[in-house]
Amino acid sequence: MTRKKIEIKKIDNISSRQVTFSKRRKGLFKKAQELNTLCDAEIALIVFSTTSKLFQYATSSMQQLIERRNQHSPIQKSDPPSAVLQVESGAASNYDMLRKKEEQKARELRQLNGEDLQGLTLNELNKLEEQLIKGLSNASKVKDELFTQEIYTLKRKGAVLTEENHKLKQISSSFANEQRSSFKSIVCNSSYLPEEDHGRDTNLKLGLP
Amino acid sequence: MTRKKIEIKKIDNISSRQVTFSKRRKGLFKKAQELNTLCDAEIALIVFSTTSKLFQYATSSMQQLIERRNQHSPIQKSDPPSAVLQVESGAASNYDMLRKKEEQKARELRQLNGEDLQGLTLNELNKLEEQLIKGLSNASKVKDELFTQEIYTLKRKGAVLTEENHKLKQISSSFANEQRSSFKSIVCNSSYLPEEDHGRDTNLKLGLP
DNA sequence: ACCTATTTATAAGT
DNA sequence: TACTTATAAATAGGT
Repeated sequence: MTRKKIEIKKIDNISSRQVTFSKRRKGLFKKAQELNTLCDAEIALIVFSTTSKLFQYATSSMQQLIERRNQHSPIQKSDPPSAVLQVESGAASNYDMLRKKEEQKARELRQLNGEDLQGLTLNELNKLEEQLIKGLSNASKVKDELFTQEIYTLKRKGAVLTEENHKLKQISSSFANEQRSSFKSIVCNSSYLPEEDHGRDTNLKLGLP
Repeated sequence: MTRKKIEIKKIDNISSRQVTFSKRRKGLFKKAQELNTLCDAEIALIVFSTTSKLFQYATSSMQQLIERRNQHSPIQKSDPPSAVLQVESGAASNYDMLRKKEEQKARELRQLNGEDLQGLTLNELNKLEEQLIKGLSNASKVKDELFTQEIYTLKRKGAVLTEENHKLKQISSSFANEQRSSFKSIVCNSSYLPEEDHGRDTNLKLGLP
C-alpha cells in the first residue's frame, strides 16, 4: 500500500513476509483498540504467526469474551476436549482423512496460484479460471460428503451406544429385581421373547441425506 | 480519519458512533483477512457491539483457534465438568441450523445469479464476481465451523455414553458374580431382554430426527 | 528501526 | 445503509 501497490496474496519472500506480518499485526491491533475506544465495542483478537507464535489482544478478559461468544454461538462449547475425546480415538479416522485431503487441496491451490500468470493468454486464463472454480466446487462437495459421513458414523455409533446402554440398564434393574424376590431366574428367559427386530440398520433413522 | 482529524475517544453521538462502528468494523475485518492472506497467519477476531451483537471472523474454525490459544496460555479457568446427564440437550439442532444456513446461502446465491447480468458494466461485474467469491469462501468457512462443532459435540456425547456404558457393564458383572455364587443363574444376552419401561430412565437420546 | 511516496481507510456530508 | 470525496493513517520498499 504505498511505494507500490501490492496484490493481496501470500508473500513469497520469507523475510519480507515477516516484516509485513509484524507491521500489519501492529496496525491491526491498533485498529482494534481504536474501535474499542471510539465505539465502546468489546474485542478479542487472536493471531498466530506461521511459526505458531501467539499474539493476542482483548479489551477485557479474553476468557470472558470467549465464553460470551460461546453463548451466542448455536453450539455450546465445553471443557478441554482432549481427555474425554481421546476415548473415542477410533472415530477420528474419517476426520483425519478429511483434514489430510484439505491440506492436499490447499497445497495444490497454492501451486496453481504460484504460477506465473503474466505469461498466459486470455484463453489460457479463462481455462484456468474455470478449472479453479470447478475445483473449488468439487473440493467443497467432497468435503461436505466427508463431513456428512463422519456425522452419520458418529450418530450411528451414538445410537448403538444408547441402545446398549438402555439394555444394560434393564439388565441391572432385572438383577436388582431378582435379588429382591430372592429368586426367579425366568427374568432372563429368552423363550417368551417377542421377536423384536433389533437390526440396527433399520431401526436407526438418522435423518441424514 | 479524514475530512477532519478525530480524537480517539468515545464518540458521544449515538448514530455517528454506530456508523463509525460499522465502517471501522468492516475495515478491521478486512485488515485481518489481508494479514491472513499475505502472511499466512491464523486469526480469530471477536467483536461485540455496544448492543451486544456479535461479529466474528476466523481464518479457520473459531473453536479450533480458541482451543489452540488455550493451550498457549496455561491460565485456564476450571469449568464445571458438565454433568453426565446433560448429554441429551437436543443434538440435532446444530445440524438443522447448518442446513438452514446453507439453504439461505443458496437462496441468496440464486438471487444474485438471477439478476440480469447483461445490463451491468464491467466494473459492476467485477464487483459482483468478487462478492460471489467472497461469499462462497465465507459460506464455506461457516459451514466448516458448524460441521466441526457438530462432530465435536457428537464425539463428546459418544465418549460420555461409552463411559457410562462401561460403568453399567461393571455393575452388571458384579451383579452376575453375586448371582453365580447364590444360584448360578444364567446371565442372558442383553439383546433378549423384553422391551419394557421405555423412555423413563433413558435420558440419553441422541437427538435423532 | 526509520523514512517517505503512495495506497488505503475513513469522517463528513448527501 | 450506500456513495462521494477530501484528508488522515497505514504501509511497501528502501536505507
